[in-house]
Amino acid sequence: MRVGKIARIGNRWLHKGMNGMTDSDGAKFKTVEPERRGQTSEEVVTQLRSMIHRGELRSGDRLPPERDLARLLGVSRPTLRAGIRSLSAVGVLESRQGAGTFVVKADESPVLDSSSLSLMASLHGFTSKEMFGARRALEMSIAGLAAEPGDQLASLAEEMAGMYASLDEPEEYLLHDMSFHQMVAAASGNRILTALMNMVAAVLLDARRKTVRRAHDLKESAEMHRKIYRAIRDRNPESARDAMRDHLLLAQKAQEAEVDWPGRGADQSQRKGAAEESA
Amino acid sequence: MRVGKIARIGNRWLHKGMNGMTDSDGAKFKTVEPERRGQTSEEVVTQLRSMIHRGELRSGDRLPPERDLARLLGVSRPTLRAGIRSLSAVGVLESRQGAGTFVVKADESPVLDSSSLSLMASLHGFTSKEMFGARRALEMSIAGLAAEPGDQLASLAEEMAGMYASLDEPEEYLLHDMSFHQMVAAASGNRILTALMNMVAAVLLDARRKTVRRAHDLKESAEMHRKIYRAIRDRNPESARDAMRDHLLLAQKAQEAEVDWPGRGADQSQRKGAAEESA
DNA sequence: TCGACACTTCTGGTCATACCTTTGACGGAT
DNA sequence: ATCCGTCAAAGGTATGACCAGAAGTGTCGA
Repeated sequence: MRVGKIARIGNRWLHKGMNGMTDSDGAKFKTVEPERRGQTSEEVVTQLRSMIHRGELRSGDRLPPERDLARLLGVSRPTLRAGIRSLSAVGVLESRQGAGTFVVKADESPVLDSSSLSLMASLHGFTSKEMFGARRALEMSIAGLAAEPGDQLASLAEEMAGMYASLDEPEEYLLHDMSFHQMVAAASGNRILTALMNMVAAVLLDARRKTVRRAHDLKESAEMHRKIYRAIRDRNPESARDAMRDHLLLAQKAQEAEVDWPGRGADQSQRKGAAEESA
Repeated sequence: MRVGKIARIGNRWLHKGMNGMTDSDGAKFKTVEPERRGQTSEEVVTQLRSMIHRGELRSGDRLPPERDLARLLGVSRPTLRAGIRSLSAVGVLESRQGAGTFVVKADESPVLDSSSLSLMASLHGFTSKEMFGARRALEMSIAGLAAEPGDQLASLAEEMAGMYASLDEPEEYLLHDMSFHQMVAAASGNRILTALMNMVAAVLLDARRKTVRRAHDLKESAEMHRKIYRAIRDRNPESARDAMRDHLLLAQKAQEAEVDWPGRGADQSQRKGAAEESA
């Protein structure tokens, strides 16, 4: 029936319209008192953060326009923008020019910004061993959880098929590879571990791209993934952990052999153009 | 006076001479290209991030004054400040009024901001089970690593003593408790896992405070810590993991019994004092 | 009547400028 | 030699204006 469709669309609009707060419910936003303990912009951050924790700001909500919100909070627009900027940097808010500022939507898997981890790696001189070690610890736990009774295996099997189908296309293989690990993480049922894994994996991703490009052992890699899949399918946590460990140890070995790690020389993050030195 | 885009771009180079900056500084910072389609402030972030990855900005370094740096990068001061703000929010830079802006120093254990995780918890409705599950996974791995041959046990033993000495002072016991886990993490030799653990633990800390306050089983808790310590001392990873798991499962049980989790009602992080009941 | 296009208006992004507050070092007074 | 006041430097905040992208609105033509 078209009732359903109309209702859904209407809901979206209603949602947007109602939560896009007009001046009428400005009572929600309390002006920051000139307590002046810390910096005013930090007080703005605290305000917004509290509103999120209290549930007054929900996923997908739109904040009032900056000019209005600044007036409501009793601060200037630059100060408000400083606060918004802070929360945007950690992935909680998102500003779009012309559209507004929104609380990041939550329907997708939560994402923790990995750039800070990447920067920490450079600043503290994190070793490849530590980075892979962290990933191994996370993914072994995840694999173990995924093997416990519960969820869907269909998407896992699907990615498996995709991997075998792209054994001669490293770039595409890598996509299925990543998806596979994402699916395992999703099957673990723990979104926090998933987010942390993504954080670490993102830092390692770029180097991995180079490794997989001239990889000759994709077959072997696919076999190991299948071993993981089977262990999960058979609900054998211990076996899943072992398989994941073996897989990641091999991946680490392959990567360390090819990449001149702890490379301070290259920007390891945010290299979007995957085809840079391939041509 | 309003002359449009071309004149504005020209302004960047034609304006005034670079007086006051040393040559070394001038060579380091390159102006951002105006042809970038992304946001200018993001370009600033990218610039600074690359300089850190390349090692041109090191831990503890001080950035040039905002007014000078803005000129060097060819952007306005507010735009530069937006970029600095982003990197400050993720814990990479730190600005002190009157002193300057510094790259965060690295001698101490790296810290990943936990406020984003805390906010994600509220936004996505993370359950207590997931949060504790993540911590358990992290700390079990850490305990296993710490039990492998290697490091110092002195500080661990020290914290053990402190715990037993403060069995009747919950607040102080908690401090030793936290220190103990930090020491175990340090002994694991993996600073990334340590940072991730701290992230999760920080979110759980506040609720834990309330739990430990009226705790009657501190003795039991201390015993479990000793079990962990012994396993690490005896270089028995499997035993260390088990002991850590048991300890955290008990802690979870105690905490879930007392705290009305997944409470959207309370601000779980950073409650320094003033924000809430200002009435 | 209906759809494509242009216009108006919001909204965030950037810029310039001015002033305040804090910091820290320099220099004079004790 | 020590202490303390002064002052320049540096970040923090405020104001106001304009730029650029997005969304909604209205008009015109098929």
